[in-house]
Amino acid sequence: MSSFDLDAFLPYRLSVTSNLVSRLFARRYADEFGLTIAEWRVMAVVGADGRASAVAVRARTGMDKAKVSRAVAGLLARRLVKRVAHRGDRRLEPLALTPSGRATFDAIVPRARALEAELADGLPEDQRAALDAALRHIATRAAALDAEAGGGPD
Amino acid sequence: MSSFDLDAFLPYRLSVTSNLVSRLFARRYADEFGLTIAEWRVMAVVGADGRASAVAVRARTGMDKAKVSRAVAGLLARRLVKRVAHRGDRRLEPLALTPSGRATFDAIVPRARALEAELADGLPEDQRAALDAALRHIATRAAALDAEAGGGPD
DNA sequence: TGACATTGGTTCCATATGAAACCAATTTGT
DNA sequence: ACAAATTGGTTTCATATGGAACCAATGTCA
Repeated sequence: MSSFDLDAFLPYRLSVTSNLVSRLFARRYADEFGLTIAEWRVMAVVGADGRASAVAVRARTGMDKAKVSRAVAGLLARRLVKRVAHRGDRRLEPLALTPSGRATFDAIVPRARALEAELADGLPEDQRAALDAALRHIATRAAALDAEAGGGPD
Repeated sequence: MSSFDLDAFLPYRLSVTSNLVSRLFARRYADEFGLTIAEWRVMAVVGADGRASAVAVRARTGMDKAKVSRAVAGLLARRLVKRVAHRGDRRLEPLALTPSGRATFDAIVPRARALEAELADGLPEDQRAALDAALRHIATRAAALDAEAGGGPD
């Protein structure tokens, strides 16, 4: 009976928590704005950076190529985002928010912040800070370990 | 330019980190033991509790019915797990590890712990503790908020 | 200036996923 | 005791996913 406490196992805690939070946000985004999580992520990067190519989105969110491509297609179809030509390198197809996309973005941000605040409600500030730092630390370590083992460039 | 810092947004940090960690573990489990994450989770619950029904697995892991059912089918096929009759309520089909399953479980546990340690390597102990507490807190809040809004019982 | 390797993106395909339909064993209400 | 509601699990079906093949535009280097 090699005792093993699943509840205390970090990867498990992480996954359970992340899934719960993702589901919660997915529902909200879908209900209130008709966006999938992937679409919102793309908008978030483009909105935050002002302009971003699919590569930038990929780098910041860890989403794979196909997923980004599909999310972008959806946003283009609804004209929340538009392509802006990149003179110099025609492979790059930088994206920018359309006015309508900007309006949606501006509407979502406060809602997202509010929901985030609700989640952290009651969490001591120092713990909140520690959480963020720890998540970054772990993400960095995981990326390193993954690259080290088979995890090729793509 | 309603500034919005995606990197500091908790749900995003959580998801990115969780995905990286999941990928890492998925690769390990697959490479070394031929198990999917879902299968390992089932084994973990059954192994930790000594005996568990699909309902128990669901409750502890948050996996949905179908996923549990499929993972169990896979484990049964490879005889890592067996059903034990539950006299009294024949709907319940409690599971237990077979000797071979127990051996696999005993082999995985130390590997999982080692990988977990590698992830936390360099993380100050108090931050590590805060991380765990904060994740629990957030998971509880998220579950509450989700149930509150549409998120029915199933 | 050509091959040849890279890089940004899209599409294809086989697999994974989860909501809902479904079946069987219990429980509840009358 | 029996119909109706519930609960544990499996299966179906439509959709999501991600790895790999693919196309186009650059970059590289002899």
